[in-house]
Amino acid sequence: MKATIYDVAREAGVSIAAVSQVINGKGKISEERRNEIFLVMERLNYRPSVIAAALTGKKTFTLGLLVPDISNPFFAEIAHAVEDQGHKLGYSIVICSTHNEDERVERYLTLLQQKSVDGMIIGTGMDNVELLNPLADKSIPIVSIAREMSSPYVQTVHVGDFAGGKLAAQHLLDLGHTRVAVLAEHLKVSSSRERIRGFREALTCADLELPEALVKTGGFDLLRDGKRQTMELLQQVNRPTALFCCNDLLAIGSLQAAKELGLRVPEDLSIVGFDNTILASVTDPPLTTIAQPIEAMGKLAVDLLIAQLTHPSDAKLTHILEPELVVRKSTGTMARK
Amino acid sequence: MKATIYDVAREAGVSIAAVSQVINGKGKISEERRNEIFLVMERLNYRPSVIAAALTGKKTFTLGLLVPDISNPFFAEIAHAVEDQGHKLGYSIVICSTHNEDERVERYLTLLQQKSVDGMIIGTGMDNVELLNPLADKSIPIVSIAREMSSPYVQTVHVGDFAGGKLAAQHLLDLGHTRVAVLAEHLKVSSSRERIRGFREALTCADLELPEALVKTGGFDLLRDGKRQTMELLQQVNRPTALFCCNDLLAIGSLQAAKELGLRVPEDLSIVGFDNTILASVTDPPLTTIAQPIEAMGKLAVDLLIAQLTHPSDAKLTHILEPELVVRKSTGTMARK
DNA sequence: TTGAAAGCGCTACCAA
DNA sequence: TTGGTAGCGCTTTCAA
Repeated sequence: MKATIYDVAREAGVSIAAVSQVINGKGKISEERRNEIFLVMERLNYRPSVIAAALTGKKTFTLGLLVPDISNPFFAEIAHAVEDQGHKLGYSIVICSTHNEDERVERYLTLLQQKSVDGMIIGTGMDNVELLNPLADKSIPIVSIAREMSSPYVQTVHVGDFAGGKLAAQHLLDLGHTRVAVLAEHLKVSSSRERIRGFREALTCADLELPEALVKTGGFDLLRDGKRQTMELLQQVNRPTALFCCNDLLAIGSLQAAKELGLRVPEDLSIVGFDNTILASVTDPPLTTIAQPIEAMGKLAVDLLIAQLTHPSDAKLTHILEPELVVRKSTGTMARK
Repeated sequence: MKATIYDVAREAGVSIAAVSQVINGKGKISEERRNEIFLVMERLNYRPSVIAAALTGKKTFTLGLLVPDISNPFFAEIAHAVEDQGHKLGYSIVICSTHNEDERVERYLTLLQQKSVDGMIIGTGMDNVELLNPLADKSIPIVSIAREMSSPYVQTVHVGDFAGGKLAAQHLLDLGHTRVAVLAEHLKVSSSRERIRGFREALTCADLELPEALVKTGGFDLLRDGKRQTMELLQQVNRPTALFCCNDLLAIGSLQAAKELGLRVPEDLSIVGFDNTILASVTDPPLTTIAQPIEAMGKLAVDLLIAQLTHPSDAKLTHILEPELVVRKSTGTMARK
C-alpha cells in the first residue's frame, strides 16, 4: 500500500533508525549506506509521514489562518501573501472563514488545536479574547493580522488605521469638502473604530464636526449595507458631499447607491475607500482609497509567527505599517453648494 | 502541559480504553462512568489529538485544495464554497496556490500526501496527469474542479465551457456583431480551449469566421495580458467590434485598454466576460458575462470527494453544471460600421 | 462492562 | 557508525 520507514529499512537491509537519520540528515551514516537508502526510498516512492513525525514531538508544519470571509478580496489577498510566505518557509496553511461568528471562531480554535497546528494567524474579530487562553497554555503562538487584539500574548500586525483615517479626511478637506459622512462595518471591528477616530481627529483639527448621525454602521454584508446606508445618507436634506468608507466593499456599495440615485461621482459625491484591493482599481469610477500594504503584512505575520516558533521571545508586540493614500477618480473638488 | 488521554484516564480512575470509547461513542460504558469521564475531560480541558488518532488509521479530516492563485476572486469564491461545505461536514481545508507552475503542483501533491490529507480538490491546470498516479496508488481520492482532467481516476466538476462559449457568441450575434475577437489565458488551460471552441461553433453556425489572428492568448498575469492583447487587437485596421474574454479578469484588462484608447464600451466595443465573479458587477460599465455556479460547484466537489471517502465507488466521473448569460452594460447593439 | 496490550510510523537516546 | 528500543497519543482487539 503505502511504503513506511520499515519497508525502506527492510529493503535496504538496515535499521529504521538509520533510515530516520538519513531522512533528517542527522547522525552519522556512511556515504555509501546513505546513498543506498536514498535509492530505496526513491524506488519505493517513500514519503515520510508528517503525522507520525509530529506525534514524536516534531512540528506539523501547518499554520491556521482565521479570516471572516475568504471570498472578500481583502482577505483573499492576505491569504495569498500568507500562503506564499508560509510555503517558502515550509509551512502549509489551513484557512478558516469565521463569518465573524464568535461561535465559529471558537470551533476553529479548538479544531486547529486538535490538529496540532504550529501556530495561528488571526485576521478576524473576536469579542472574547479569553478564547485564546487555552492556546496560550499550550504555548501555541498567535499573530493577529489587520485587527488589534488586546491580549498580551498575541503579536499584532496591522496598518496604521488611525493614520489612514486622517489621510482620508485630509484628502477630502484639501478638496474643499466640509460636510462629510462615514460608513463603517460593525463597530466591534477595532480597525473601523480607529479609522473613524483618525478621520474625526483630522476634521476636528480643521474645526469641523462629525456628528454621530453622519456615521453609519452596519453588519457584515458589506456591499448591501454600504448601499443601504448610503441611500439613507444621501436622501437627507442637507446631504454630505463626501463619504469615507472604512473599506472598499462598502465604498462600492456607496458607488452603486449614488448611481441609483442619479448622482455623479465625484461631481456630486466624493467617495474614499480603504484597503486598496483589486476592486478599487476596477470600479466606475476607480476608487480613491487608503492602501494597506497587504503583501508586507502577510509576510510579516508569518515571519513573526515562525520566529516565535523557533525562539519563543517577548519581541515587540505590535507592528504597525504605514497606510498610503491612493488617489483615483472617485474624489473631486467641491465646486457648487 | 497539554492533557492526554492518559491524564483523563488517571483522573477518572479508568483505563484509557474506556476514555477512548467515550470519545468515540463506541463500546459499552455505563452511563455513570461515561458522565464521570466527560466531567474529567471538561475539567482538564482535554482535546483528543487528531494527529494521534490519524496514526491509528483514522482519517485526518483534512482536504487539500489546489488553485492557481487564491487572490484571484474566482478561486477565492471557489475556496469559500469548498471551505464552507467542508466545514459543515467536519473537514478542514489546506489551500495551496500553485501559480500554475507544474513544479509547485508536484511539490504540493507530495506535501499533502505526507500530511495524510483524506482527499484533494484540484482547481489548477496540470500538464502532467501522471503526477496523480502516486495518489491513486495510495487511493487518495481526487476531484478536479473548474478544469477538465483526463484521468480516469479523477472525478470532475465544471461548468459547461463549450455551452458557455456558445452563449457568449450567440449574445454578440444577437446584438449584430460580425467582427469579433477572443481573449484567452494560456491555452494549456482546458476550459479556455473549450470556451473558444463553443464560441467558434456558434459563429460558424451563423456563417461567420473566427480567424486565428483574432484569438489572442497570453500568460497568467490576466489583467495585464488582457490589456496588452486588447491594445493589439484594437489598433488593427479593421478592428473587432466585440470581444469575448475567457474570464472576468481578462475582460477588465480589455475594459482598461479600451478606456485608454478612448473607445466607449459598449458603444464602440462590446465585451463579454466569463465567471461572473464579484468583479463583474463593479466594473465600469458592469460586465456582461457568463456565470459559473461557483457555490454549487464547490459544494458538489466536496460532496463527491467525501462520498468517495466513505464508500469508494466508480460513480459518474464528470459533472457539468450549466453556465448562464448575465447581461449587464458592457455589451450593446452594433450601430454603425 | 472494563482493561491490558499490541500496534500506527517515526524520532531520539543509548549501547554496541 | 550502526541498531535496538522506548515512547508520542490514540484505537482496537481480546481477555477478564
